[in-house]
Amino acid sequence: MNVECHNIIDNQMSVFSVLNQDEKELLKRNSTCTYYKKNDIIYKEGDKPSGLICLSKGKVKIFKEGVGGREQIVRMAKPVGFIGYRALFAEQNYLASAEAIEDSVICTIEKETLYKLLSTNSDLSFSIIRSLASELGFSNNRTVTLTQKHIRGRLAESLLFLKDTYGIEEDIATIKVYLSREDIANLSNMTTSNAIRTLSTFASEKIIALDGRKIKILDLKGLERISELG
Amino acid sequence: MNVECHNIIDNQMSVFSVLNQDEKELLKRNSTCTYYKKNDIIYKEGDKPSGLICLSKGKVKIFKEGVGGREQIVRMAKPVGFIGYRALFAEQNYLASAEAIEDSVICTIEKETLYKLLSTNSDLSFSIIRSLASELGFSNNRTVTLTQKHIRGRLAESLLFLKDTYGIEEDIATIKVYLSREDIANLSNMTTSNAIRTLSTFASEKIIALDGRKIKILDLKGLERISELG
DNA sequence: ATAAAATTATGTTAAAAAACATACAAATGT
DNA sequence: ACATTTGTATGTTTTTTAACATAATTTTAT
Repeated sequence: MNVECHNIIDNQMSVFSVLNQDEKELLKRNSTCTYYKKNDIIYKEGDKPSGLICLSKGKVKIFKEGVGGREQIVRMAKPVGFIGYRALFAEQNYLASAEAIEDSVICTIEKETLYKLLSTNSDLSFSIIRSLASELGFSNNRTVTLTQKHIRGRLAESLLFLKDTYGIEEDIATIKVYLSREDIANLSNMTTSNAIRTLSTFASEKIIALDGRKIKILDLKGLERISELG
Repeated sequence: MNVECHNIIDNQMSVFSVLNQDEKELLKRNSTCTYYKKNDIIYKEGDKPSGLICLSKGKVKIFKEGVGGREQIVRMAKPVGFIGYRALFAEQNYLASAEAIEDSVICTIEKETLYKLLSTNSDLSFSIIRSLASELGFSNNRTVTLTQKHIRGRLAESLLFLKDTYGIEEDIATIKVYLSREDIANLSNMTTSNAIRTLSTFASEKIIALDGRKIKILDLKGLERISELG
């Protein structure tokens, strides 16, 4: 029995906080733990979900292959959170792929156990309804901003999104995730060249500071302004 | 008691098909019916949801105001379907607005009654989970196609989407919804000028035929090809 | 019935962003 | 230690699409 990922079930912020101790034990008995190295694929577009995947440690990007293989990141997962639950609950194959962007630990909860709990526990169902509804709102927002904002606005929004998702380091400025320029581009719907160029421009405007993959936000208000104006 | 919209609850395709007769009666007693004229606003971005809105008759567009007031249609609703349920279940204010594009009849189910049913009926919860998960998949797909496909690809996809959503007339070709060029543009993330121009191009290529707001699909395979290529 | 407004249509110009090219730096494998 | 690959950086060209302009047609209101 693998305790490495039981924090998923015990965590106060998790949707499983509505479960009682017996239910939590049942979940723990019917879940498995897997380790992934940075750049490992967790699942691919078209695969069939086998259970509910929870991210216990690490960071994961969820992305879709678009026109000409061009990648669009649709979500960034952090602990404690689910991965691939959309496909599972829609009873579809995955419509996106998941890749670890850091060494990660995931916990997979057996489908049957999950469904058993869902059928007896309306609070759990409601937690999942709330999660899906929130993410749908986020997705609709993204659709509009990625299509309507200009490059500077899109990049600024992505940086703010990364800061809100992963937080900042002790210096109260450096975004706590280290993405390649290509990933930043794929998150912001632009080419890698344009991501590099626009990051440089932001740096020359003293809005951010760059040190390799470290991005330090120097002027939060300025970044928010750029994001809002589009 | 308004029977005009009880088809929502009795319809076999509705998520309420999992309810028993008593539960259906409870819903009917706690729901109200409202009539809307074409172009009437049903709710606006920022409003607070008061209950679960179901479209019984008519057609409704769901749209967000983006950069500089530019409108993006995120969903097209048809009977029998829900409107604004995302915000209700996320316990948020509406993030989009709803407007009738035809004379419509809606049925609003009281929030308390709905929640009572949800707490006792896991099948209903599961139906809603499945609906939200499906729509989230659709939304993520849209994000990618609206950002990556070129104008022709986006317009072709929108026409196919409208055909799939509302079906076709008896002539087995005319899309069963009559939108302004502006609405088609707002659905496809382009300016009205470009929607008009590209529709004309499609017509000159004999892929579609135009007659006012009537759009007849002449070459479905061709349209699908344009949509897939982007 | 007629004016006003909204919608459709099409041509022209300007802006945005992709595509392309090249160079350099950093990481990785042998 | 060196070669190879991958990632970063920046300049130039081309494509796409928005913005603008104008006119014809249709719808709506009075």
